[in-house]
Amino acid sequence: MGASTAEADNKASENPYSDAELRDAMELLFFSYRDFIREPDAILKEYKFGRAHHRVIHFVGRNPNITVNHLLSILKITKQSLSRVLGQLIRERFIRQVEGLTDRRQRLLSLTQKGYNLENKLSRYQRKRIATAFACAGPGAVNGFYKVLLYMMNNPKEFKERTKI
Amino acid sequence: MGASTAEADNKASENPYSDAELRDAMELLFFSYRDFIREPDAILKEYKFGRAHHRVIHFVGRNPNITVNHLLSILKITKQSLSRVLGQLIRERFIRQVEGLTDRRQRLLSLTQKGYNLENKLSRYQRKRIATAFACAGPGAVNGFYKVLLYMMNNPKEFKERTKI
DNA sequence: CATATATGTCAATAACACTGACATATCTTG
DNA sequence: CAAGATATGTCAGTGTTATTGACATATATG
Repeated sequence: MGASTAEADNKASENPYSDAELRDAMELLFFSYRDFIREPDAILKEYKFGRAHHRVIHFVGRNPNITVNHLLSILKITKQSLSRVLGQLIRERFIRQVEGLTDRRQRLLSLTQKGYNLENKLSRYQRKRIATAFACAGPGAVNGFYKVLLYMMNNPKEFKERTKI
Repeated sequence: MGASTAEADNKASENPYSDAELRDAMELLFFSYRDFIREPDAILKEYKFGRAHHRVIHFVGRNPNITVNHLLSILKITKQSLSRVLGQLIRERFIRQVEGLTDRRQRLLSLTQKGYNLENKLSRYQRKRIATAFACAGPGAVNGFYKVLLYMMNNPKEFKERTKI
């Protein structure tokens, strides 16, 4: 056996992609994601925030008046984890809460102007990075990028219909 | 201003992709990466390991006899951070160290059979996920996926030439 | 009214990362 | 060979993000 161990469950006759090729793709995801989050992480440090704050700011920014529950379902973390991060962002006035109109138990979350400014600052490098990659790779490649990553999601509708709260 | 704040530095005339589209891509990366790491994370928990252990096992598996320094440069973490994780993996015999042949200061890292088995188990779901996504998306899309993610890296050669230690 | 839901909070724990300092062995170079 | 650089390891302290479990409050719904 030896080297064959790692390739144990992929027979070339059944699958067009070898395990080595699939591991290539795994690495590419790791490398690109690692580089993708470097710049915002550095900015967040100045605010004594972390990546979790960025994620909250992003999704609240894109879904104004999002409920806490919906935010939890997107991030897939526990409410205790969210609580600390969200609490900080609210206390420091990056995010505001308003009582739900139809359901007064809800605390609808939105970015303040200060929050929008930070979101813009944080995502600037990432948008630039993606814009450059898209421009270099060309429209066909962008299409393939979307297609593959969508198929990689457990529930692609979560992306496609994510604005429908 | 108001809504325009978030779109402040992207004039459609200069760039074919709007900020909203670029933020879509950001989210897609987040969602696909989030789902991509779920299954191995669950397996790792049984071993009382974390994602960091997986990363080490993966890169040692793909680069037999890798040096500690090279591993650090791939992961871009501090040696103190690596130390804890690597120490556990060596103590529990998932990874073995051998003295460098030409440079006896080096501790060359390789997976043991036990390590290979765990790597295989951990990556099975991820390989399956990628294989399925590739098959559904088609070869052209796979090409685009590679192209865009490579352009997103700070140093694409790190991926292309990563086997050359 | 009873129950479910939305949110919040307290406490303990763990994984993962950091900085800074220092130690040892070995290689390289003047 | 002596001096400095390099490869690795380790100790101590700190911080962020996440977990589980338990419990509390307000509101909605049947």
